[in-house]
Amino acid sequence: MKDNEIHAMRHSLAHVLAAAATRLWPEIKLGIGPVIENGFYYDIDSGEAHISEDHFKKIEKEMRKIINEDLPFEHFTMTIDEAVKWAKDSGQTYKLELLNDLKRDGTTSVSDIDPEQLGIASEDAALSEVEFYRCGDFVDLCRGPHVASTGKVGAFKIMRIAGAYWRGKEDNPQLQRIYGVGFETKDELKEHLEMLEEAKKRDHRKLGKEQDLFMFSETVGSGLPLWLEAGATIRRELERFIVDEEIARGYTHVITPDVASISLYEKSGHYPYYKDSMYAPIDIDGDQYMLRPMTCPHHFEIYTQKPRSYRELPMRIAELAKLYRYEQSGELSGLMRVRSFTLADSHIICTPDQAAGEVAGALELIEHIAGVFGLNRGDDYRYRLSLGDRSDDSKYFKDDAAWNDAESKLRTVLSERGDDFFEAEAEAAFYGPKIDVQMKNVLGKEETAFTVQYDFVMPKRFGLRYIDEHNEENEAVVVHRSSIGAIERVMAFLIEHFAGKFPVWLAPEQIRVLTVSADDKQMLEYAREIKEKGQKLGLRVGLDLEAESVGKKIRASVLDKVPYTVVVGEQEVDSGLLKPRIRDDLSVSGREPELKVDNFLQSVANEASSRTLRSSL
RNA sequence: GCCGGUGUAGCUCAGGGGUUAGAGCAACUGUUUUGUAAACAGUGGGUCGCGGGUUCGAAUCCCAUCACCGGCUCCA
Repeated sequence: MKDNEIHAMRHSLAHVLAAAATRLWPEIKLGIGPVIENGFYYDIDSGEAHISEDHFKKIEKEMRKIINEDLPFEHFTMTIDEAVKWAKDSGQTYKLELLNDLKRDGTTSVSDIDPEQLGIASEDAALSEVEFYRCGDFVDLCRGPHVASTGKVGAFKIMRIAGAYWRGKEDNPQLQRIYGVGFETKDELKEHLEMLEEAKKRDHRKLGKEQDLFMFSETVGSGLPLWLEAGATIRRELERFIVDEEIARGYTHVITPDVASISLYEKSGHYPYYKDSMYAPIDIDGDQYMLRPMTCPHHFEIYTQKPRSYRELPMRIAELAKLYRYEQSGELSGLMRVRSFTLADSHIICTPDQAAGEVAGALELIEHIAGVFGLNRGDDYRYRLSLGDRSDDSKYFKDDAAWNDAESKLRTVLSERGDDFFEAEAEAAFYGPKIDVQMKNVLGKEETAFTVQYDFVMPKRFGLRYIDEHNEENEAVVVHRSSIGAIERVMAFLIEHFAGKFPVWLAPEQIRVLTVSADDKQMLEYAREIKEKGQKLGLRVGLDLEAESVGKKIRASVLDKVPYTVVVGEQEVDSGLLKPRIRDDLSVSGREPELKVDNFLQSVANEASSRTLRSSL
């Protein structure tokens, strides 16, 4: 089936949902009901009806009734004035607002709404006519397209209900958004629901608990993760990896404090923009100090400590910086969104001519890192060119020429590298546009994982200048970038990406040695010896000496997702050979080779240091 | 912050205005000394998120609050 046919089915399902809800609760007012990935939603002001999950069965039943009636979707048009009258008469105040906007200002003022929802005859119509669809008694403002009749909408399920502000603005009333999924056949629907169940098993919050990676404590506070030994081990490996990689690429790694005087943020200009998402000031000796929400100003202070020559540029100041942001309570989510996190941050201070090359270099580093994790552009992540909104001075620094210049620079870098990307309005930082690496989590939800940002504001604010080859002073530009993003967030992605089965270099326990017997002294001693030898090679080796069956101990090791499990019994003690059991995802050959202890340990150590994703045994 | 939902043992979950709140796994103890995904038996473990109210009686009903989940808003 073609995409546009599926789209028409889902769009029609949204209308069936609205029609069903209107039959059940005639007094409700409708917002909009667009198609989304795998389904649709409809925003409804249910007034007294207070729709909740308990009503889903009732709604689905009514929708099925409408589908069985096989009502045709009939297209017709009205003049804009007739449409306004219709909205008034039927009490559809939200539709009325849209129509009034259309009538007054044309299409631009309603650009926050999907054009399909507006019933505009065409993109540049004179607005004399507005399109409608009728489906039985139910009439809705809509440009279509729809399927021929309600019998042709395919298989669906109502999934959830949530609040959503009218037209996405916090000051507007909140409507109830009813989400559904829709597919051509019941089998596809079933498959989709099963996929969601599978995805839940990889959820980083579930695996984090199962594998003792991290925890939260109500007493410590919301959004403040506590890293347990296993999780801390993984994160330490990640941090070593990224710091070493950056230093090799000419970054200057520094360490600066987690607090700073409030005057630093007043100087940077961050304070008015971000004070709502900063922790409240700490009063010390009459001065106010802030927990830092970003690293930029600290790094700029380092740059400006003395005059700089063009010979020193680009200066790539980098840090694993612990940051604190007072995110709204409802925005917190596992490790994806926390209030205390560590950003692999850097501020590249360079000449305007060097900026494009530095952006390209940062992207190259990002690509390299993604490659080490086995992440693919297209499947796992994509590039987003995030642009500013020139009309919104409260969120974006006013300097149209600088915005134009910066945006075209970033666009050029992406084009020259041949990278696919998409553009998004009003997603920039207040100081300039950025290239965001948008990573998909296990349920397909996207978050920014890494970012490269062009900054034309801070250099002025902080006086980031350099002496050029003609002995003249010039203003530098800044590229903010994060190579691996926030460690917490990238951990969340990696836990889900690997489904908890970390490659050898990251695995908290790389080898588990278990004994056949718990009493045989020689056997126990041999197992301990293997562990010590492994540790000398920098390996993380666990021991299971419990008085349990071999089968049970193997099972425990498999469930703990340990890459290599070796059994030690009389045979091994006598022969000096091991037959390591390789975790299923790592094994290339499917065989279980027999190796000398030292050879086995050395191979695993080599795998760890080369950060490979597969076993070489 | 807003809308909707959830909160019972370390974990997964059952129960539910009326004696002492259950199961499996985990933990612990004992027996077994085990050869590649679960030996057997027993023991301990819960202020039913926290606080208040209604009631003869609350884990169960009501209110408030905290945390988490799904969205919205936000995301330097």
